[in-house]
Parts: sequence; structure tokens; C-alpha cells
Amino acid sequence: MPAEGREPPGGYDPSAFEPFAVTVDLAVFTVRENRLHVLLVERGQEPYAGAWALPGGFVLPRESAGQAARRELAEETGLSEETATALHLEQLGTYSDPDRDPRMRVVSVAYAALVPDLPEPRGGGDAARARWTEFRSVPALAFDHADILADADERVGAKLEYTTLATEFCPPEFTLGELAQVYETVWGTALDRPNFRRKVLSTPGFVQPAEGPPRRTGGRGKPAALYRAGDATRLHPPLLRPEGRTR
Amino acid sequence: MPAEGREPPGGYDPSAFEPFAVTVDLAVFTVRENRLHVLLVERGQEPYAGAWALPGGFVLPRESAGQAARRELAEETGLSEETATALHLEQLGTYSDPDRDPRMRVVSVAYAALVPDLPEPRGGGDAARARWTEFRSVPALAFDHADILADADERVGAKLEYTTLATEFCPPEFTLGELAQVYETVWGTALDRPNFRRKVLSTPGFVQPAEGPPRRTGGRGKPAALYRAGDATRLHPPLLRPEGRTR
DNA sequence: GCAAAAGTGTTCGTAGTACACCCATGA
DNA sequence: TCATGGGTGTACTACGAACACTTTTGC
Repeated sequence: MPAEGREPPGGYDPSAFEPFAVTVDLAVFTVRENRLHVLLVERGQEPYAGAWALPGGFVLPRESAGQAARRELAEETGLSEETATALHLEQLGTYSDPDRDPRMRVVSVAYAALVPDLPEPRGGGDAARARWTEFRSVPALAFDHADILADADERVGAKLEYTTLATEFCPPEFTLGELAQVYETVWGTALDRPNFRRKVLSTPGFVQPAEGPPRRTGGRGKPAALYRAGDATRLHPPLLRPEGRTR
Repeated sequence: MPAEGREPPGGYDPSAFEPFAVTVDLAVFTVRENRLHVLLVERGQEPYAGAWALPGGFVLPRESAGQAARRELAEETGLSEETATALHLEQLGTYSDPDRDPRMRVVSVAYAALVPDLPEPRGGGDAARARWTEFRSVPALAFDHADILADADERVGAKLEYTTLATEFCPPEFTLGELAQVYETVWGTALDRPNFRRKVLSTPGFVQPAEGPPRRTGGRGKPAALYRAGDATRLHPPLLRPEGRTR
């Protein structure tokens, strides 16, 4: 409840609350070379100087947490503001352990984002380096970022089951094989391609054929039909990962 | 990212951030007389003095948001700390619009809770009144609490589908009819009792028979067997509401 | 006996799974 | 012509929806 709602029975002076810093942290996922990657930055200052961490930053006085997350995403990935605005950002939750930052009280709102394969992040103007890291090889992270990342992975995996979010990992035009590859990469399981194909095509609005009937080859093999994302955002019924596995 | 993570390229002084107040808001649901109810409090101060709002309060300097939510829940419902600790609290999300509180910058972490039918909340020591209100008759609420409540309702409905959370609404021993009633009340749909029964009993760990084979009557009709909540917390496969309806 | 709620049995349709098989291309 | 990935066909199975029917109580 906002300030000066009812006070706890013990009495509490609304003007005496300790100030909190509010930040956002981002778990930005992409699929590169059929492996799940996440964007990490190297910290330049103490604490945890030299350690890897999730990108993020302060929420500015006149923006919401979601706006801050979008701004940080554009800055870290080099995407234009417009492109970043179109991407799906998922609020994961808020991490508020009093000791999560050793210096002061910091409450952080975590977001997960799925982006298509992008070039290596530009270094940015400041000291911190940023790079894509394979998910399975993520090193120890600063603060409670390992927890956040684990939650993000679980959430993204679950989201693929009942939304069309997987298309966010794909370029504007993609083959069904590429789409299946996204699921397999995020879930870490193999899928039956024929059944996957039927499932996707029988779900109205999941994908639509790319208008001109061009085809494309992934090297060898029969050229595949191209599709683009459809209007639907939810999947009824869901596309469940085999045996409820979670990697 | 916590304080002094990398700064935005434009430059940002970590010591100059505006202080935020951090609060928790609670959407506490219960089932009374087969109808969904939510706990509301009447505001005693401006802004929105006299208006109804969700219970909640400040996060104290040495507690996490989750701890604050549990504390508030115990205070508002009159439950003992131990009982409140055992209840399931679900973090819904964080509401951070810069203008959501007209006086200052307040970021609020919202939680949903499901409790069995409780006596009318004690007035508490302060001026604010609290009462159970039927969900469908909730008046206009202060701040963005109507948004929070709508999100909470949706989340609770979805949670029932793939968790055993419905047992939280029930007394320690309950009949399958009562459990079905919870689903029907929250979802606003009718269920086929025979199928519901089979579904619940065939899900390992959802419920277990109450040891002594006592039976109970809900007035007329055949006495029903009593069950208590089982160990399981997840439902595989889920118990989907008919036709994906969402009320 | 009748209404009401608990509980059992059975049928039917649909959706997922598994897998055989054909097609189009590069090397 | 072989390997590779795209794409089609089909049988099997499991599970949910629907609903008939029996049981046990209060009135």
C-alpha cells in the first residue's frame, strides 16, 4: 500500500521510512548456434569488481520499472529504442533480501527478455564489458543474480509452453525447423518434428506463411517453407515439453 | 542491478538517485458461502480517505518484501504468525508507475494469498476498518489497486489449474464436494463432479483420506468421505478450467 | 417416497505419440 | 547415390467430456 496507508499496530512514522534504491536486472536470452545464451556484463566497481553479473541499472525518478528495463535492454544490446520497444519483456519478480547488496538497501525488479541472435554487444562507452555467454557455462555471478537467472530460465521454459513467445527468438521469417530448434534449445529436449509441425500449423495464429512463396535452405536438405509470427499470443492447448522435464 | 552497477552511457551519479518508498499490497482471497471474497480496508487518510483499498504497508528496513507481506497478512487477518507463515503467499508483481501515488515515489510489491474462511477481521487498533467483500461487488479502489486485484484474480485462477493450491481454501479436513466448490467459485464455472472426483483421486499426493473413516454431512444427501491435503504441490497433468474460460 | 448429494460405470471423441515413408536438395 | 532435413500418412493410446445409474442420507 502506498505511503500513509494504515500503519501497523505497533505504530510507524511514515516520514521515517528508510529510503530504498530500486533497480532493474535483466536476463536477456538468445539462441546462437543452437545453444541458449544469456547476456552478461563484467562489473567495474566494488563489490564484486571483475565478476560477471546481469545487466541492469537504476530506475530513474520519472520512469516505471518496465520503462527502465526497456531502456537498459536497448543500451546493452545496441538495439534501437523502437526495436527494443517491440520485444517481449517479462517481469519475473522482485528480489528484496535486505542483505542482497552489502552496501545499502537495494530492491531489484527482474525481467526476462528473448531476443533473436544479435551481434556481439558493443562495449558501450563505459568500462564494463558485455558478452553473450552460453547458459550452461555461466560462471558464478555477483549478488543474487544466479537465483534470478535460474528463475528466468524456468520462467522462459514454461512460457514457451503456452504462449507463442518462441517466435521472438527467430528472425522475421523463419522455417518450422528453426522454430522447433528454439524449443529444443531452451528445453534441452528433442522433439518429434512431424508432430511439432502439425501442432504449430493447427494452432490458429501461431504462424502464417510468408506471402511470396520463397524457400530457403539451411545448407543441405529440402528447402523449407518460410513463415512469420502470427497474431496469436496464447496457445490453446499448450505445447507441453515431454514428460514435464525441466532440463 | 544493485547500486553502482555500470552506469548508463549518459552518465548517472549513483549517489544522486531519488529515494523510493517500497511497500507491499495484499490481495487476500477466501471462499465464504460459496462466493469469492477479498479482504479490503478503509483508508483513514488522504489521499483517497474513506475509499477502500487493499491491505498492505511499508517494507521495514530489515525485512524482505515477502516477510513484510506475511507480517501484514497476520496483522490484518488476526491469524497467528505461525499460521500465517504456513500459508501460501504468491508474489504477483511489482507496480511502479511514477504517478501511482500522488505524493511521492512509491513502488509496491503485490502478493496474493488464499486463506480458509476466517471470522470477520478484528478492527485492529487503528482507525482503518477491514472487511471481507464479495469479489463481484468490489467498489472502486484507491491507487492502482483495481489493477492489482484483477491481476491477482487471474493469477489465482491460473494457479488452481496446475497446483494443489485449492486445498488452502479448505479447512484441514474437507470433502471432495467442498474442494470442487472452491474451483467452481474461483473460476465461476460449473464442473462435472464425477470427473472432478476421478481427476483428484488419480493425482498422486493431491489429497489423502482422513485416517479415521469418519464421514460428514453437508445437510442433506449422502455423507461424504473426508480428505486432507496431500504432499504434492504441482498437478501433472493440470486441471484445466473448461474452455480456457477466465470468468 | 422424494430430493439431494456422493460415488461408480461406460461411451465417445479428440489430441498427443510413435514411427514408417516420401520429397527435394547439396555434395 | 547418399546423406540430410522437410514434409505426409497413419495407427495406437490416453485422457477428458458427457451422461446414465446406484447409494445413502434428511425430510
